[in-house]
Amino acid sequence: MGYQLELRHFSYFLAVAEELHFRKAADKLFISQPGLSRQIKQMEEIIGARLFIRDKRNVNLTEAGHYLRKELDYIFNHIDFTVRQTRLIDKGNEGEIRIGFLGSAMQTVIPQLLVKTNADFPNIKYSLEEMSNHLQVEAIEKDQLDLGFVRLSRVPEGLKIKSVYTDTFSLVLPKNHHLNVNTFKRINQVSEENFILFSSNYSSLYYDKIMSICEDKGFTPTVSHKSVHAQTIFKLVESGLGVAIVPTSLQYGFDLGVKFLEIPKIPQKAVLSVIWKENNRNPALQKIRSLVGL
Amino acid sequence: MGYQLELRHFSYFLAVAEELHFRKAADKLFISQPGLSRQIKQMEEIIGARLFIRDKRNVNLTEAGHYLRKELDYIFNHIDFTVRQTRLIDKGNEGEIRIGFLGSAMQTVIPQLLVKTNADFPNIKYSLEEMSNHLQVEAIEKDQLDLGFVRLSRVPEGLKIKSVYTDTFSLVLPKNHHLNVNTFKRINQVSEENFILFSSNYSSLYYDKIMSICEDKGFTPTVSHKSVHAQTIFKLVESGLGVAIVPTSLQYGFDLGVKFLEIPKIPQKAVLSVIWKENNRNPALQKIRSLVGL
DNA sequence: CTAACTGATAACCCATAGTTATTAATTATT
DNA sequence: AATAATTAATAACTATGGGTTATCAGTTAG
Repeated sequence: MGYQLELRHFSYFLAVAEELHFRKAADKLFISQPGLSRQIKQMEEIIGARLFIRDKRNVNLTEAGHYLRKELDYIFNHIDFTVRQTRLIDKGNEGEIRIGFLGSAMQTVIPQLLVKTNADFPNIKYSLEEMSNHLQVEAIEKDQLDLGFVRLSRVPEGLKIKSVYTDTFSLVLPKNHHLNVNTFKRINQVSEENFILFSSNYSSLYYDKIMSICEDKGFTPTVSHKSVHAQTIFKLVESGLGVAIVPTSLQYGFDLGVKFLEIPKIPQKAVLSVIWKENNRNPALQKIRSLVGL
Repeated sequence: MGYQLELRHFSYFLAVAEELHFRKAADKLFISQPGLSRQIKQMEEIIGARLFIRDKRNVNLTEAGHYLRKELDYIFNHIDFTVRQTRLIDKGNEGEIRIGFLGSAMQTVIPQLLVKTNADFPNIKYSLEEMSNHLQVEAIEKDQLDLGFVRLSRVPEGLKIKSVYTDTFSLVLPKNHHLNVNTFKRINQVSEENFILFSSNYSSLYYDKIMSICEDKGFTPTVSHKSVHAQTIFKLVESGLGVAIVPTSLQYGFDLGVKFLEIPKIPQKAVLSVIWKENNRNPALQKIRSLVGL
């Protein structure tokens, strides 16, 4: 009474189920026959089901025993695999890297990163989630994320940052707007338009840069709408509700009725950086560090 | 050296993984802290992987530990179920099917399913539990559930989904409300009312659909109350605190002072789907698969 | 009707899970 | 700065129960 099932019971059971012979099974397990008999009996009591029919000379599985045998085969395999996998993860050969990113990173660096690391470590899995700068920093600090792709100039103590991609800014206009590649020379040609921008709490560095681009040219933009989704911004521009300024690489990957005009002769660049925790303990991350240059 | 992993190790590991505190975990297991420490250490040696990071004051799971925990949760559930199932088979029953469902499924498909399968397999037992979409998905992944009745458009890798019932939406009003079957023509007749809806974390697909119904007709509803229970929602409507939009079939099975008015001329439908695990090993489920059309 | 099998019982033994007592180290409190 | 209160790990001891040997009670050959 009050006993617990253990894996020992299961392997003894499988040995008997295989041999259908207590002494032979005991030999195979390198234990004595009475010990085996007692463990099987105990197992039947714990489960509350007869597993073998002993008709005085032969041993056979009951219906319940047949079912149990099939399941235990599966369970043992699953446990074996899990243990091996656990060891592999510990050694850093396999595992998962959790990545957060701003939408614009999806057009450029993330696919490159995945292709590159996948060649050398095909068994490393990735989980990808689009989130704001701020949430990424928080998630990395809480160890919910391994890498973040952000637009920030500084990060809190304990985190590291490294720029990975430098982009220009482009003006986004409705297809039918009068300005085009040839006539667009300076940003203050649109100083009277309404502006649609990414929310400042999605990426304040981006927001500040847009402001400085305009202020350098002597005007303060009227911001009529803000959004956290590039697609939304493009839709609003397409609908004629205003113009937008976004990193140039966002022009790929969307199929919308807007046109991109790179803004000439401005010093501001959209810098995308990767951030991570200094003492990150994810073994999978350690493996790809050198490849990514962290 | 030469030790074997036992289920004991696994349950001790799960307790520590849960508490992240050796003494508290030991208390929960009704054993002493040193005994627990030693078993965990032994377990780490057998597996050949560090499972916890002990930095002198805090205990945390390693990456490998996280993985192992998730798998052991599944393995324990599977063993528990297998043992219960073995006992049932021994007693001459065919087995048990565990079903999770959203409240609204109880009005339509679940009773039908039970009647249908009970005719052919009178010895199959059912356990039924009302739970949210999200919890059902989790429970199926962990092998705590065989079938789930949900309102979802997608399910994670490894699960299957099939729609089983398509319902219209109805407006729920207090009995004394001025609108009736004849005067109610368009949903924006109630655009100024407060809305009482199912919580979005109970069923986000439902929530989004209600929103789109309203937005299609040009208004954003003011949501004054949210609940996970249909009965609560009806009570609040009856009390004059607002109106609700729910799947039409919910009007059966409750006896409350509200009236249902089917919303005319909208494309949105309330789709109820059944979900299950691709490689579910419950033999009772295999028996009824053809009957249910999985 | 022995002889050779089978698995189940009984009584003993000893490996090891679990115990108590203590240590080493860190953090909180005064 | 000193003390108290934490934490997990070590060390040495205890005792549960898994494994042992010896034996029994049936069953089937020869």
